[in-house]
This record gives sequence, C-alpha cells and structure tokens, in this order.
Amino acid sequence: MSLNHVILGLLTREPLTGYEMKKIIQATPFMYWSGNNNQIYKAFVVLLDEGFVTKEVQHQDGLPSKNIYTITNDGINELNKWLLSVTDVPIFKKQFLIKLALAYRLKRSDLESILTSYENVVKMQLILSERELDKCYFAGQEPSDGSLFADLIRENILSFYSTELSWIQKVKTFIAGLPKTRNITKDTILQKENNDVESTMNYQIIERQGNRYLYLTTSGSLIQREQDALDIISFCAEHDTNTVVLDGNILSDDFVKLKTGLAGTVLQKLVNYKIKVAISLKGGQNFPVRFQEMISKNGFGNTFRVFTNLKDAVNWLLAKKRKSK
Amino acid sequence: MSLNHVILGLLTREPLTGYEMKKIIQATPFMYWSGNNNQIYKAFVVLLDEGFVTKEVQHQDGLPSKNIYTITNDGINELNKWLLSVTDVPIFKKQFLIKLALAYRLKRSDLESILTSYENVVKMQLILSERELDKCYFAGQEPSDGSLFADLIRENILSFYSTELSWIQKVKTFIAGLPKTRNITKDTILQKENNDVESTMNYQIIERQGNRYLYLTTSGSLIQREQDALDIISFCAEHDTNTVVLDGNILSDDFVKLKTGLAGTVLQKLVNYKIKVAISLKGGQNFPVRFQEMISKNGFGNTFRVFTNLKDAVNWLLAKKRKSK
DNA sequence: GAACCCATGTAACTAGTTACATGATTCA
DNA sequence: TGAATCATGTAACTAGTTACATGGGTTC
Repeated sequence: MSLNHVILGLLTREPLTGYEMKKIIQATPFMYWSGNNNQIYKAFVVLLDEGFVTKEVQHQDGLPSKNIYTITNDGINELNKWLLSVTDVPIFKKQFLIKLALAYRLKRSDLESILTSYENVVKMQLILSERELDKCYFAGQEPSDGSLFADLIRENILSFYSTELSWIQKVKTFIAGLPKTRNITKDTILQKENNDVESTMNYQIIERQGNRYLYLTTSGSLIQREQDALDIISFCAEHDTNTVVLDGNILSDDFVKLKTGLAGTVLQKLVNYKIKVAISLKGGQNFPVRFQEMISKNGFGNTFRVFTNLKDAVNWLLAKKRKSK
Repeated sequence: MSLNHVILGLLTREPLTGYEMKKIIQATPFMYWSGNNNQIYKAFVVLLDEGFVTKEVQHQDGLPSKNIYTITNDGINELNKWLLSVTDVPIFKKQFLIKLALAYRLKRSDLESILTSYENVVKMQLILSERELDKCYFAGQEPSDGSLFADLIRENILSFYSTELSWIQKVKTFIAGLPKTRNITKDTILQKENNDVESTMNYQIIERQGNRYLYLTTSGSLIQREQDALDIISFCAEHDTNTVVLDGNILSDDFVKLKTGLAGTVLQKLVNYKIKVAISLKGGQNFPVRFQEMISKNGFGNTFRVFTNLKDAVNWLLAKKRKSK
C-alpha cells in the first residue's frame, strides 16, 4: 500500500495534520483512495512508529487540539526509495467493457441506450475531474516547485476521459451499422417492466409551451446515493432536455441533512452538467433552514431552486430556459 | 459487486463450471478480478440461492465431479436489468501520477530514470494485454455473436496504454527542459546506498567482445514476485541491453516450483519484452526436471536457457545476440 | 516419485469503505 | 435549538487476495 508513502510525500511540502491530509486526498482526483479517517489516522501511527514522522500536539482554545506531523530524514529517505522504485502498472476498471462483451444478445435500441447513458457518465466525469483539478492542492497557480508537473498530470487525466469519449463515438457508428434486431433467441427479449424496477425513480416527460421537462416523482425510492444524480442526468440526456422538476418527497432524509454531504455532491453533479432543477414541495413539507441556505450560498441560485408548489416551479424552470428545443 | 452479473453474462453463451469460469476471468484482461476461487465459488452459492442459475452435478471417472451451472430465465432478467442500468464511471489507478506530483524535489537524472522505468512497464503491459486479448475467451476468430464487440474492446484497452506511452514522451521532453539540479534543499539529496537496499537485486554490467550484458547475482534477495521481472526489464532498459545472466541462486524455491505459476509469469514477461536470459547454475545446484522441461516446451528455447556454468551461459547469450550495440 | 492437471472448496488475511462517537465552537 | 465545522479516533463491514486442503489421474 503506497498510501503511507503518499503521506510522506505530502509532508515534504509542509507539516500537516491528519485532518488536512484527509481533505487533500479527498479533493485530489488522481489519489485513488476515499481519504477516510480510518486509514489516514492509522497510517500516522505506523509512520510514527517507524520514525518517518514526528508528531507535535498543538492545543487550541475551543477547537480540538491537533497533531501536526513533520517528516524526518528517515522519512525522506523512505520516500525517495519509494519514488525511485519500480512504479506499478497503471490499471483501469471499465465496467462498460465487460457489459459490452456480455451484451451481444441485446437489441440495437438497448445497445444505443446504454451507450448514450455511458457517454453521459463519462462526459460528466470529465467535467468533474476538470473542476477538481483546478481547485486541488496540486493546482499550479504560480509555477512553484510543488506544482511542477500539474499541467502534465492534468493532461493525463483529462485525456483518459477524452479518449474514452472518442472511442464511444466509434462504438456508436458500429452499433448504428447493426441490424435492428439480430438473431437472438426468444428468451432474451427484454421485459420492459423489469427495467422500470431497475431505474427506481418514476419519471414523466412533460411538454408545455413547446418546452420539455422531466418530472420525477416518488415510487417508493428516494434520492439517496450519488448514483441517483447520474440516473437523472441519463434520463435528461435520453429525452433531450436539461430541466427537471423534483417532487419534494423524492429527497431522502439523508439528502437534506447536509452533514452527509449527499446534497452537495448530487447538486454539484447536476450543476456541472448544466441541468436546471426545481423542487416542488407539497403543502406542509419543509426542509431544514440550513438546507435552503446552502442552496443559495453555493451559487446554485440560477440552476436550482425550491418552490412550495408545482406551478411556480415549472414557471421558473421554463422562464429561465434559454435554449428551448 | 458486479462479478455475479458477469458470471450470469458468461453463462448466456454456454453452461460452465466454476473452474472454467475462473479460467476465463483470469485470462480476460478487462475483467478486473483476480478470478480467485473464493469469490467465484461463493458467487455461485448466492446465484443458486436467488434462483438465477441451476446446478447439475456431473460425475466423472477418475477426475473430480464437476458442478455445471446453467442460467435460468430469472437469471437472464437479472442480467438484462444490470446491462441496462447505469454503468459505473470508468476509473484508473496510476501510481505514477501520484509519484510525479510528489517528485518535484528529485534531480533531473532521477526523474528521467523513474520515467524510463515506467515507460518500460507500460510497454510491457501493452504487449502483454495484446497477447491476452488474442487468446482470451472473447477473442473474435469468427465473427460470431459472442465476440461481436471484440475488436472495439481490444482497441479500447490498447489505446489506454498507447495514450499513456505518448503522454510519457511529453513528460520526457518536459523533464529534458528542466535544469540539471534545481533548488532542492540539502536534505533531499539521494543517498545511493538506500536505492540499493530498495532494488534488492545485485547487478553488474559486463562488457565482452563489445557486447554488454547484465549479470544478476544474489544479495540475499531472490526472484519471488512478478515485480522482479519488471525490475530486471528496467535494469536492462537503463543499461541499454537485452541480455541477462541470472545466477542460479537468485531463483527462489517458489520460482522453480511450477505450481505457483511464478516462473511462467516471470519468464513470459521477459520473453514478451524480448530479453534473453541465461541461467548459470553453480556446481551441484539442480532444478526439478519439470522446470527444465517447461522451459523448452513453452517456446522459450531461443530466449531462455539453463547452463551449468557461467562461461557456457555467456557464450550462448552473446552468440545468439543479433543486434550488438 | 516429483510435480503437474482437474475441480471443488475453505481460512486467513489485506485494503478499503461507511458509519459512528466525541466535544467544543460557530452560526442562524 | 439544530446543524455545521474542526479534529481525532474506532467499529463493523465489504471486496478482494493469497494460500492451503483434498484427491485421483497423467506425465516424465
């Protein structure tokens, strides 16, 4: 596990606390750990034990006291050894390749739909990575030593998604060349009701004033995972719209509790993909004040708003729409 | 975990046993599991439990009886649901990007050496993947349904490594533009003896008849991991040679025991990278007969041979050399 | 007879994740 | 009062890996 070495590496720039380290790792897209407490705090125990770092406890009034770690000479040697050692083979995990290998029985329209959905996912990830790179610890504002290779790293990451996107185009033309239904055995025909079970959210496309929007209502399932944001975006792409009305009931408790971070992540994804969202609350339904606050604070102002009735929500959404198609 | 769905997917082509499944997953480069027994056999228990597969026990004389699994209609529905559901974001893990972000203190020559080493690793992986793709279960010999997308998948995988290689070239020119030593603080200067501890193998470059070869001897550490093959290849690349003499003592017990598969993997890597290896045994040292057998069987004949003394080894190596540089 | 192949399965472990616990302060 | 932030840490879990156990048959 090279996480320990990464920690040492970060400490060569400046002494850091576990908490800061965690934030950095979480915000850096090419550090492929979740940056969870468990690993980081445990890592520091080990590093201390091996004498690669020293710990200085700094008491703070009011705030919890923090442990500031500094790298030692032994630590620097260990880091150098790691840097010069043979680098692991780069690996990727593309679920899509596996699906493609196994999807030979599907009919063309299904192939097209999973491909488009995948395209959206990749596009979004590209935008997301771009953002994260801009504001991450290694972003090279000034060409200081610490961010020497920032541009090269940026290019590497973005080209991963770009080449994926151009490959997707190739797959598209290939699929377009296939006959509509191929010689598939009878038991492989898709049952539409099953799909609806999978995509757990109920959605309708509504046309008004020549504008189209997606209306998401509850069907027992709520927005409770990051993945749901991707689903919404896929739906939008499929139906060629970028406006969504969410029934207030579709937001889970976890969602409105800001501390889970779910709302932030999901909304960020929607905003990044330029999807406008209006939430329509049913009578009596209320969100925590802080939730509404956060919405206005985070600059979602013109892409995300909460209304107490469906009518207002739709009016705002369609009024705001620039490109109606 | 989508492994269960992958298993269902494979079963749509034909009923399979756990053992066959394992082999397929192991041999398919884009299936990112090790294909270990534990997971696969357990997966079948779950799939049976959920009614997605049926099991048929086939007794065999002499050989252990096998459990042949067949997919059910429920299983096909489940598979279809998965295929049509939102695909995971493709991810990559590139240790090298992390190293680069943390390597700003290194001097140019060190940067160059880790870059070259990484380049070799990627090159090798490219060759390896190409091979694996050719002989994997999804290889499209005849354009049957089952391997419909084989070419597209192949292209995707190979372009991952190719783009990495061309990126490496960019990094190379960038590094070449850096001053030889930059303003690094005194405590960051590398201590050569530490590197030697890291690269656990002792190696010398020997010149004879205008030819150069790498001589690897024991320094307490043996060839016992796949990684060691990569190390050897890195050494070769660094010193611009493709011939190696291995002291027999450097091969670990695990290596010569064929059942670990270590020898096969390591040698395959060496062969793939066109490195010729001669092993020189010390007096009295002996390898299991099967080991020598395997060497000749697997077509290593002209790139890999065992000798009972150093002189023969070197003679064969240098005689065989085509391009001497 | 050593060590491989087929075929099933389990034990023990590593890496990594999510979720919880604490507790003072800030903020509305 | 409720909930967020800073900061540390632990518990419980999932996913995945390596290694072992079994045992007849084959191959040299």
